Amino acid sequence: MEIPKNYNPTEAEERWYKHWLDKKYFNSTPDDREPFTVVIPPPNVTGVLHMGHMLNNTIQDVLVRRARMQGKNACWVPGTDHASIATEAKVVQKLRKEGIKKSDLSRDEFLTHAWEWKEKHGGIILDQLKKLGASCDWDRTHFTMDADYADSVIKVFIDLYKKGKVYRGARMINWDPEAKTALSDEEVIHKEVNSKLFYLRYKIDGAEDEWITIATTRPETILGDTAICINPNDVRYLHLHGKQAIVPIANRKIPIILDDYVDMEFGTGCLKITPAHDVNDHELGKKHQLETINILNADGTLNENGLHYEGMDRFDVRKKIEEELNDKGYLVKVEDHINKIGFSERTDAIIEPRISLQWFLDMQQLAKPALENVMNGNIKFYPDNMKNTYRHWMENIKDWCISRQLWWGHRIPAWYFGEGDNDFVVAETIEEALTLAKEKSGKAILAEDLKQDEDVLDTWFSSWLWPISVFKGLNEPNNPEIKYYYPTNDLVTAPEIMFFWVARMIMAGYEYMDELPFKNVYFTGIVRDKLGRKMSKSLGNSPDPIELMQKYGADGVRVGMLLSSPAGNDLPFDSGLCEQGRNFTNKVWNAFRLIDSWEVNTDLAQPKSAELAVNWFENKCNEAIRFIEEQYDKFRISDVLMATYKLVWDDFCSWYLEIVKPGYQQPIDVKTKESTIVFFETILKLMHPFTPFVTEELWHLLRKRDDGDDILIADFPKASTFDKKVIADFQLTFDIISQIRNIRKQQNIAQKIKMDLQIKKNELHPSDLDAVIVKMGNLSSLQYVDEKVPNSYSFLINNTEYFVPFGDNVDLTSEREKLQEELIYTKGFLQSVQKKLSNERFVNNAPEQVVAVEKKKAADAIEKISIIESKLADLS
RNA sequence: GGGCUCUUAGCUCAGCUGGUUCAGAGCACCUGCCUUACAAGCAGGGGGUCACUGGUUCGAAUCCAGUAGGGCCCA
Repeated sequence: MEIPKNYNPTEAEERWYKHWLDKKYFNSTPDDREPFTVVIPPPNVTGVLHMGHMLNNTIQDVLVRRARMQGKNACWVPGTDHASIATEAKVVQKLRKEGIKKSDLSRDEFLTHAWEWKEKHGGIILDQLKKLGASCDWDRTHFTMDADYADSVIKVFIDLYKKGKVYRGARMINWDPEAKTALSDEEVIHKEVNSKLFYLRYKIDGAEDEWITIATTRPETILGDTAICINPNDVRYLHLHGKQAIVPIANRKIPIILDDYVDMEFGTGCLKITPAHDVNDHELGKKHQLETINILNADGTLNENGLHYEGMDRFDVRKKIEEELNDKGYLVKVEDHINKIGFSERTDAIIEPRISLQWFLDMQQLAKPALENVMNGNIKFYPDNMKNTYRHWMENIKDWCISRQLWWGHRIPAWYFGEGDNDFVVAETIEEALTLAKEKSGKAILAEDLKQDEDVLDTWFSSWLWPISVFKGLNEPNNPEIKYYYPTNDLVTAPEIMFFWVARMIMAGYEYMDELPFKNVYFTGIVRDKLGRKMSKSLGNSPDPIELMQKYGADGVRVGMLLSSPAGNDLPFDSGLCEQGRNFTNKVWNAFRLIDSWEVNTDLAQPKSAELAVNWFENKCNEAIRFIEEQYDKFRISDVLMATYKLVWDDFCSWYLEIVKPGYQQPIDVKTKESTIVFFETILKLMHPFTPFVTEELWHLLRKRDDGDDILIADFPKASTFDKKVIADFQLTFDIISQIRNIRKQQNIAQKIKMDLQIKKNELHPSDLDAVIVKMGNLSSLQYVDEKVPNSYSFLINNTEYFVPFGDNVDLTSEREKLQEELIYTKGFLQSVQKKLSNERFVNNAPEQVVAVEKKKAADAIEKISIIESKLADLS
């Protein structure tokens, strides 16, 4: 069979993925083996695969595939998240294009559209992950709104309500006037913007021409002012204590109150208080029992309290009211000002602080074990320093606003039976609610009198149960699956959702399972473009992952993603990395072509050089595997990859294969061929987690395999002991060979021309490896001499002198220059060592070993200098 | 403004408890090679006052303090 020069991934990838699925290799059921569980961070149903997913899922797949090969029962649970706000926004948008307004639809009608949309788009990312090679147990695919999953979300809500942790209350919340919903603090992005600071003067009540000037960035909110506040220590305003001011335009009298909250330096030192529209003002309002005047509607337009501005958008009002204030003489001046403003993560609308009745979750108790078990290392973070950020947040945790004014999501199981703030019950079904409502009200209430809360729960209130609910841990506690798979092993996710998701999963874990949800959390970096910008669809700076995989192969892209991506570090993406990945797969492909081309001749004895190389690679490989094991333990995935890469490319291809390679069209002996195949199998296994497709393809091309003998389930190599001496001696040998190549290069001696090598013996020269030097150096002879060899090029390794007698073309000048340079360097080196040794404090204070090493260095350098000097004398 | 974190070759990063196994790796770059496994390759090479300043020490990329500049989180 003709094997092409270049590996073509497209066909092989499709074929092997299908094979793996057919064999049900990704499927897991509980058994006697040790479980290895990973739950996927469920992507939004709105999304398409982006580079962040690629990175994140490649890492998970690497961990899962390795665990599977280690004989563990690997279970990677995939799924998607319903993403209330994002999805609802998409559906609304789509309907709008079709000329349908959400407000024209009933809740059920809208949800029908939403589900249709989800069915159509919701699985896109998961399908794309298959192209990447993700070895998820697809039969376990979950969705956060599956009936069973939703059930567990509602159960948890009710349970926390019964525990008194979920409560309903009026709070200042972040309001997204575009989506018309509350947002949690984490969904608000603060950005610095250029705005203006308006200086407005309020007339003092009862005085003829006395004014107080305040500074505000939001002049339109004066209509909601209910006080002016000054610092009691501010001597400038002592005369205003106890007086009242008159709000411009509204002409209301408001008190001037005192509170040292006010920053005397900012603006004029006078603060207007609008309790309905500012978080801090709200607190002050409560403290001083101020009236609260709400001037805004849910959509950001002004309500009847906005007087003649009623119905106008808040930003239009800002412009108009500036004019009016100016015309009427209230506007003192306007300054440019930079301040931070909150924007909705989803709609980018400017957040409006708003008082509203929402559902909250008391976080104080939940946070305790979640903080403790991360800080004490029961749950490990990679990189470890993420713990600091985590602690800071957990120690300052605030109650979680869990209601959203949306339809798409888990509807809050609260049922209202009256108009009062407390006229509600929380129950799983309407029947149950009815019973409870009758009890609570003491009245005969009918089912039709009950009205379920219109709002849904925050998306994260469902995804925080992910590691539990995908195994039905809440609906069927102690079922065999949850007992077997929980706690899960590794969670791979982005640092951005440490609080949204990771922290809350830990809380849910301890609250409901009394146990951590995962043992390790690996935080990936953010994939950025060359300019350092986060890759995003809106910027259009993200390559299409599918196209990348078509161009470089899934394996190539996987390698590219991981090449320079230590945990937590951002990844400045460059398609050059994928190219490097593809080159790597191609390198292995060609190594196979070479091995495959060797005809075996059973009469041939194994050459000495091959025997040595086999022994060396055996040791070298174990050394690498040991290192790889250590790096995996530390989750240093890119270091694992680099170690694998170098073992394959440098050690196996560049050295081992070149040593054992028979002459062109020459046969090879059985022993060497068989050893080489075994080595190649080991290498493929080490590579498999990174490059699953090409390794499976080569695994099968390499030998005829029985059905079911696939690399995916082969044993992952384990390190056995290795001899460091063998490895060191070979390194020396390679250095000698490099020097010989150097001479060829400098003297323009072709590789084909054989050369002689003479060695002035020194016990440091590993003479048992001479066969390797002869082969790799293409030597006609290798001899030992007692005296230095005149008329030869020479080099020095470990103070052993090596000589290559001159051929026809001799360049003494360059040879002399080379030696001069070496001499100068060595003398300088000796000087620095001697300086150290002549320092009494060093000799007296440094550990004996360190001093001994320095003495040895000095002695070696002296010897080296004399050798070089005598060589120079010979050349002149 | 508060907290955390970072600054090492052109780029991306390693360098644990201070001592040539400490100045490294991969890529990029330069110079030779179309040497029949691989030009998606082979062989060789150049390149860094380890951000700056001071301190501790016999000895600092490594420990301490400050300065400058990035990043993240929170207000």
